[in-house]
Amino acid sequence: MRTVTIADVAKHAGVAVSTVSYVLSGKRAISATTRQRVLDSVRVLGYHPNAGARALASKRAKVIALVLPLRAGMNLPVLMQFATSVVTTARQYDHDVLLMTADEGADGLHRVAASALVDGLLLMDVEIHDPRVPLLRKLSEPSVLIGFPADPEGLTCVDLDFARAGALCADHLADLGHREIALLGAPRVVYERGTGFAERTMAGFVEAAARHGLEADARPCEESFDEVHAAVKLLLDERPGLSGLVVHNEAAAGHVLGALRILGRRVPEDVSVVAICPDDIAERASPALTSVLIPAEDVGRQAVRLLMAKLEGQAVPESTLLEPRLTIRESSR
Amino acid sequence: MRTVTIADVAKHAGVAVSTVSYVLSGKRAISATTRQRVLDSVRVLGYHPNAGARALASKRAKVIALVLPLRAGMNLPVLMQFATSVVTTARQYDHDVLLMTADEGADGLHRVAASALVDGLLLMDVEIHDPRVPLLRKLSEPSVLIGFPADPEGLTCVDLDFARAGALCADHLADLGHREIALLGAPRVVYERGTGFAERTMAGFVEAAARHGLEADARPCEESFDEVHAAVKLLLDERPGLSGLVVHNEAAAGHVLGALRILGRRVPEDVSVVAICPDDIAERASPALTSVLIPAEDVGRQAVRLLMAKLEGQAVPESTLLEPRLTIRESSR
DNA sequence: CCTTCGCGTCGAAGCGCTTCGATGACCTGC
DNA sequence: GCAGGTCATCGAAGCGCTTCGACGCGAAGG
Repeated sequence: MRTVTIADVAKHAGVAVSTVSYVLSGKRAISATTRQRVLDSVRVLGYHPNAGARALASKRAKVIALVLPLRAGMNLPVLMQFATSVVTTARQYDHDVLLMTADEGADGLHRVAASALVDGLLLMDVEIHDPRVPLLRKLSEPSVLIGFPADPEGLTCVDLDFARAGALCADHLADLGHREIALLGAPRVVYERGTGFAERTMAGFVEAAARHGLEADARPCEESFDEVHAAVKLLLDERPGLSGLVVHNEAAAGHVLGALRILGRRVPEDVSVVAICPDDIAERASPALTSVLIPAEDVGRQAVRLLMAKLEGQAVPESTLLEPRLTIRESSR
Repeated sequence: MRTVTIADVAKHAGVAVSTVSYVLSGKRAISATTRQRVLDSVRVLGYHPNAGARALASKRAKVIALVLPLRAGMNLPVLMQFATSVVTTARQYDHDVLLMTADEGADGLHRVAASALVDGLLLMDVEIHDPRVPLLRKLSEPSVLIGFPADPEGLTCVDLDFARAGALCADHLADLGHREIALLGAPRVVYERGTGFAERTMAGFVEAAARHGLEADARPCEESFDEVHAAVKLLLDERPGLSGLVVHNEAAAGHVLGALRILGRRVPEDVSVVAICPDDIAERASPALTSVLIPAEDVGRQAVRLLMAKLEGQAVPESTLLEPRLTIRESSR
């Protein structure tokens, strides 16, 4: 069974090849009757345009690259949600998604862009001093970044407003009347890498706490149970009056609750806990965690939309910050 | 800056276009001097072959589709490890990876295959009665499945040998002298979907336990802390003599330890726990979990290799089962 | 010495599609 | 009744690459 080409469709419908093309692309007016005849032939023959030929002739591959980080300290569920949302949204724009890992580096990006394999790029987990950023600036293919490099000038960046997220947590605890609070963040390595979002959360938290006149403290946090336990214990020893805890570390969130339980602190009676994490993690914990959600889906959708707009040649804002949303559950009062 | 084509390279090197092509593909003998001249020109001009043109002319896109499930009960870290390994391995074979979600269904597979966007397909999390399997049989593009449908005849399937994994856990506990053991599995919904691997683990576990003459019990397990706690408590109440527990549920593994702690059972003094999960989860727990690792990386690598072999027209085994490996840590004795 | 062979190279024919300019057919308005 | 304009359609020229057959040339064989 030879594969069906546009010529087969044209013959079957009794029209020119170009007519079929115009019916399918809608780039020229075609009479209703002809259109219908062509469409019927397409269906009958089971025609699917050849992607390579289309890309070659139109200079549009209808594929975007999605570059995911795959390193320590990453938040998998968020990453998957994000990827899913990117794929789904891209499909709505009739595009497919080429998956790349960050360790292909700038060369990899250059390769897929220069070979016209993809029309645009979506990079996740951009660092403050990201070596790929200079390349992106140079590339003729449009790109959208998730996260912010040091200088977002001339780029298009999307992210959750982590500063607001940190602030929101502090606000919530302040509203509940807590006077001494602390934040447990990502593993140290994440800060050292300069990933930005972790620092911005801390900064937002600290600043909001200061605004409310609270005693606040923010520190990195590793992810093993024993290290979490030690960190929580240390914190509690150092700050006996502590009654509010923010956890910005999805892997550690469950362990924090376990540690508090062991240390004889009831949640929320003795300590209120707020997490910055996906909803499913928060709901699965006991007690269910009050949390600020990382809207991975929104970020993905928004990023694809921006990229599509750029592909159409539209101007888009350099920076898009998504509002965090606090969901109150059982772990805070 | 116009994009560099093969014609530019040919002109720069003073040879015919076809010669450049042959240098790059190695499909015909080219003298060392000419080859070097061409290669130099390629480098100087920064030439990258146009993917669409190449695909059109050679009928090879050098892209494979990776279809990931994105549903409840899935094991994210394993999935990511798997995806990473697929991308990395594919790159070694000079292929890229198109990411698809399972909810595009059979139509989506048909679309990417028929449009020659991809040369082959990799499907993860195949179910016992998977609606996509009939299509795969029909498709001229080769495919490799992760997991086993009811009838793997004529397909190529790869997976961890979950029955052996279950058995390995039972063997280990039997060797340690435990007489009453139980397995806590995936959430009920996973069994209802007929995903296969969960059932096979249980079957392997039960059978091995029987072989050792042990009292054994295997049941599904939800993922929230409270449900895990309840399940563990119920199990302990029903089976006071229980001293060995296998957890085949990555999200629940940590919660099981927490529940045992609350219920006053020491691990491993009172109860030995063995998990079937990725190493990082096992290591992060307290006490570190003895575990059977899901070799996501191996599975991914192996799957890509098989697919590449099929693309070359080589015959490959219908079924490839990967040996599970038990790592003894602190949670069993 | 002439034929035969193989090696290295070239030219040209597509691969299946999009797009541009051209061509009728038909309508409009003066 | 005819210039001027639309509208729908067609034909052909590429897009950048691979691949097939052909060709020239020096080496080997008779």
